Amino acid sequence: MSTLKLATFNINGIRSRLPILLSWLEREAPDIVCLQELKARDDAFPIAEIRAAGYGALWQGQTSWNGVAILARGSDPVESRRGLPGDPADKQSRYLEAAAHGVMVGCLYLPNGNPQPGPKFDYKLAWFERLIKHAAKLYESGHPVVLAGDFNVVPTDEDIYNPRSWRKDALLQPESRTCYQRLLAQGWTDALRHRHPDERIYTFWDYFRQHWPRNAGLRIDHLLLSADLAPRLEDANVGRWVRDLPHPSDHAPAWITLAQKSSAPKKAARKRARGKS
DNA sequence: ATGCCGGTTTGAAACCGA
Repeated sequence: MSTLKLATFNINGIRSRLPILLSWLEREAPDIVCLQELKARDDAFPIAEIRAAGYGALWQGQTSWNGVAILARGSDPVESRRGLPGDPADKQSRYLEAAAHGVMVGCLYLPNGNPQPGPKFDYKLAWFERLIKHAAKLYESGHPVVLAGDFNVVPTDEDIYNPRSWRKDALLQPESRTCYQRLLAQGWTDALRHRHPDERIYTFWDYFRQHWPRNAGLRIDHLLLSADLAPRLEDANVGRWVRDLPHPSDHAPAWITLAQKSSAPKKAARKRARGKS
């Protein structure tokens, strides 16, 4: 394995989206997958089908809404955290963390926050504060970490087809964007934006108003890399073909590839080879 | 440009997402 492929996908219902999930896994074969919006209880997670596709999995389900999962190709992810710290009363399934293929992965589904203002927006900002606090610890740990998921934040006006009709939306509020920038200021690299600094990249297209055929999208699914991983970033993009399948999610998977960490013996061998020539 | 679509729920209308 020369590269490690990581992806995040808001599937909008894992049961009704199972055929699409399996097609995508078969064609793209990502090594690590973060899923959001399972919309299924723990006992309804299709673990048999996912195992049959060659993946181990961890999941945190919930009736009707939310729900996150981490999949690892050919291995079982090792759980390190279930739920964000900071609010024991918060029962929503929005954060799962695990180690797989030598990387620590935080899979998150940040609250949408609409309507705004209101209690839902307050919850979004409070959740974001908890994430910022926890992310700081992860970043400072020095481990190779990826924070991946549906952040429900359009970082800048370059990340939306046209901000005009979304100005009052929770995804574009200055408070939401400031939180995202504060997170990045810890040192994280926004992989898709880093790889494509001047391109319009979207990960979500509304089901109606012909948003997909018009490519009227939003970039709200992000993969953030720790200092250890950022130099290993090789490529990043969006699996737009998945949005074109019958009965798609309103999101498409966003993915990155990372160079495998070169081992010390190999490096020493190359040095020896250079010395001899 | 207002959930207009789509998923889910103790089984139809209502709530939710972005």
